[in-house]
Amino acid sequence: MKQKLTISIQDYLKIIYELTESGESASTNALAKRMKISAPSVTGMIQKLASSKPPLVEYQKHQGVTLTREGRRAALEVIRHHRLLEAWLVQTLGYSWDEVHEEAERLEHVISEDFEQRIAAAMGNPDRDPHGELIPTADLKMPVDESLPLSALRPKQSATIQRVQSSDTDLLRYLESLGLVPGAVIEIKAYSAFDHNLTVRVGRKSAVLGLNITSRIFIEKN
Amino acid sequence: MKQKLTISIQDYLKIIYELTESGESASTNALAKRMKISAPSVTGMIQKLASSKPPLVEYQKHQGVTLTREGRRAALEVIRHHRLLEAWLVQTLGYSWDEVHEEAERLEHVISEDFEQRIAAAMGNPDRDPHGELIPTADLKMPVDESLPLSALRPKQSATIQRVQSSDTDLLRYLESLGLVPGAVIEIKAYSAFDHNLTVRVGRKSAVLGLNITSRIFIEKN
DNA sequence: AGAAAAATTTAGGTATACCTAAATTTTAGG
DNA sequence: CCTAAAATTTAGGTATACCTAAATTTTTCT
Repeated sequence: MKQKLTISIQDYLKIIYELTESGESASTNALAKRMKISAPSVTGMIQKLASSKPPLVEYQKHQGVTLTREGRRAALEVIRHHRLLEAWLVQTLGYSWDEVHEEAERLEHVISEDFEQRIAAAMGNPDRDPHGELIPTADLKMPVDESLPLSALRPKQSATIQRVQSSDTDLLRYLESLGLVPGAVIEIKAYSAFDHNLTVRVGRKSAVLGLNITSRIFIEKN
Repeated sequence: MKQKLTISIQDYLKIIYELTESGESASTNALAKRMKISAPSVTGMIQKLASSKPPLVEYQKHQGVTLTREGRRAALEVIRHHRLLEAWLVQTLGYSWDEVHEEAERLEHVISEDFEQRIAAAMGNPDRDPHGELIPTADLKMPVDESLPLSALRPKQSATIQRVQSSDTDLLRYLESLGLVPGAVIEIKAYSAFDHNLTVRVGRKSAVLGLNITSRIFIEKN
């Protein structure tokens, strides 16, 4: 019979998806670090995921994991829940984009499909969450993302912010205070090759941003 | 240190409160039946609740349990979550009163205090859920309920329905179809001493209701 | 009162999902 | 290329919250 998707399993699948998506490999250590649990715990769980029927991940010892088709579907379901919830907390309860993550993190595992459909419909089936992240469709396809990291831009180039890949409250508040939110139009004023700092203009304000930030903001060139 | 209020513990406390409230004793068997788990599991858990610091229940072997002050506070917190959620699912997502229970049952354990406050405020701090059940206040006091079971009425008496104590989808749908919802004004047309059936008029319709139903509908006399 | 029935508890066991310590495998640097 | 460091896995253990079977206590009924 089918593996029960416990909250813990849902979390693993989601994180594996996110790591893979962002180009990193879903290694035991990467998962352990991201989930704040020990490496042996991760090994145990990925072995379980790999030997479940049907398998949710592809796994070869010492080589990390990739999601199977079933694993990916389950991951996208959780991610859809998470991102719809974030959008909805902002739109209907007045949460700000730095407050939604934690709440969505807990709710994502317990809402019904009916609830998912109701909030999606109530919002007119949005395609992005408050951070600009794409929301998987109801049939669990992830829309193609065309954005580039802000760190790829150089002086004189202009772009529009598409999404901000962070759940760090302080960073999000800082970015919001600068106007660096999805939809904002920016222009690169300077680049420092030594530390990869970018000077970015938004409206009348300018800010110098380190790679730590510029690699988490995704844009499309204008 | 304080006992962590796991989902399981929250469920026990809630059920103990509800059983006690409705006059039944919170015995091992009653809990087991209501929670659909085995009696030995209940014994194990109530022993744990009784010996936690501070104790959440008062317990003497073979005598069932009652909530301590701390246990009652925790129970009321869960019940407040549950009832606010039910109200809110109806008011903002178009759920009907027979659909809300299951969803609220899962959400009640994971919402933050912030979320609780936001939905309460958004609804103008309602004092009743969609079934007419009283919602514990933000400082965790349960308002006093003055209602009587419908089963206590006799022919010629008239009353207003205050609350319907049920989460049974089919029953709730049936009652709604008859107009037997909170706020409805009813009049007793007949009583059968043999089976305790009551004939109840609501608007132009009349229905004959068994004790199973009349003991779960609570009214105030007009 | 005493025996049968019912309720409850004890004893012993399972699955999940963590943990640390130690062993092993892979990777990277001289 | 070979050894030290890093990554990963194995081994063995914990807490939570369930379970069944058997023992015990309480209640009920004649």
